[in-house]
Amino acid sequence: MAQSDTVDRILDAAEELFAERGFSETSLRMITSKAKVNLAAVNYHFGSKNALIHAVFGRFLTPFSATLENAFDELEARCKGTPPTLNQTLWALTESAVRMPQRNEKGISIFMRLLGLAYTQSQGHLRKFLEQEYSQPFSRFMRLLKEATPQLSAVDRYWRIQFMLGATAFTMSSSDALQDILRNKLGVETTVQEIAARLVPFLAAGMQAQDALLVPPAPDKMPVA
Amino acid sequence: MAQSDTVDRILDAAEELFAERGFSETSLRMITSKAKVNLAAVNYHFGSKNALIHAVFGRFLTPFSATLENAFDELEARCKGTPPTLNQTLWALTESAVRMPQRNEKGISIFMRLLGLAYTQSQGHLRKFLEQEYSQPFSRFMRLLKEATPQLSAVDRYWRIQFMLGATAFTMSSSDALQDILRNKLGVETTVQEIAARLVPFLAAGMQAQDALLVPPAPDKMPVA
DNA sequence: GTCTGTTTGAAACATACGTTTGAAGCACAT
DNA sequence: ATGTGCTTCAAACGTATGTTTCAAACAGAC
Repeated sequence: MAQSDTVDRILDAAEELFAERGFSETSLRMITSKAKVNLAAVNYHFGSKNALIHAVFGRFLTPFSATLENAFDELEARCKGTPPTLNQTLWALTESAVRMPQRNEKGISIFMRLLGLAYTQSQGHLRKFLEQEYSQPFSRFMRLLKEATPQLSAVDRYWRIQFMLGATAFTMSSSDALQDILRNKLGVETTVQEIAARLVPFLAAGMQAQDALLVPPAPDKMPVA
Repeated sequence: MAQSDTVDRILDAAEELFAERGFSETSLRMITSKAKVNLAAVNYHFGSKNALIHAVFGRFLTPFSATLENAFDELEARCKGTPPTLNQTLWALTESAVRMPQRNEKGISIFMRLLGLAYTQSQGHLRKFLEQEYSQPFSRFMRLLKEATPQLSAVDRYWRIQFMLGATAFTMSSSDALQDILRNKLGVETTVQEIAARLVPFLAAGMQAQDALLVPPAPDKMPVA
């Protein structure tokens, strides 16, 4: 055939294995044997393991960032001048993520975990790649957040964005395991959409919490309320 | 001498390198050369690399869990019957962490990052070790959380605890990188104490947010506020 | 069919890893 | 001083990694 499916098989296998085990802990041999292709195929088609990692992210992130830009366009058009609220902005983001065409039922969960790993594992090349490649939708989201929380100082906002990112990446990345626990302990079924529906109010409330104290209280005098 | 300092030199070096680079990405040769000891010393004193990892955690976590139990004891004594509030519980935790005797100025920051990595990197042996060794203070913290948020359904509380854990683990696990960014972009210096002081109100507010909708709104009708 | 450019295949490459070995070094009690 | 128990050391072991090589297989154009 004119263009084999080797490339996609590698990407599928790599995406899943990276999400399960992390980047350093996943070898090219695991990937190629799961994908049922020759070991050399990775270096032939992608050039290196790092380039493969970039390709895995690119395959999801490029269409996603287009979807996200559209969602932001529509949101800003609907608001005509007045900046969108925090809830609207967060919903635009999560809706875009959830509505992405998914390769399989675990699609979004896998990718959230990959994003979390990208920030967590000290893969300098990945951070650099993501920041260079997708700086535009990222900055736009940041701008919307800033306009939606004008009461926050830049430093407060910076940290709270990290908190939001952490809560989201961590939860989504382990949502399979968490859903299992929940099903066994409380007998409840949960979808990714429902998790998002619980997450957004949590994030919005945290984001809009009263200003933090700049310094923790004296150790011998913890606040009583 | 009766007992050399080789063991501590290894632990110091390992702790720092693990925090900087992760577990898989740190080799025994990096550790022993930073500690200026022979390569074989790790396997001689600890048995294996995994056992070394456990020892690094044990050196901090064992005294910490004692400190934490005391803090909880004192808190419950001070509250005489009525359950401690959410803020009190969270503060007891962070205060215990911050007040731990630190080997160097980066002590607590390094350790927070290690804890984050423990959850993030899929190191099965580490998770198992931590859960077995420190289940008591963990369950106690969970019980306090439950008593401090009686208004939440079990399912809501479950998810929001995951959100808190995620925000904390993620932020702390990348706190070095985040502090760097902040220093370069806004010229601000930050201590772990300050991060904790910002994190606690965020978590408390999120935890006590109004009940989430059980189902997200129809995709074509995002909420306007 | 024959040529041409691309893709696959099995094997090897060099390097790095965690671990093991066995001799040497050392402090200390006898 | 001599033996003893622990510790250090240089060197090697076996295995796994990312990458390279080069011949074979393949598809499409002429």
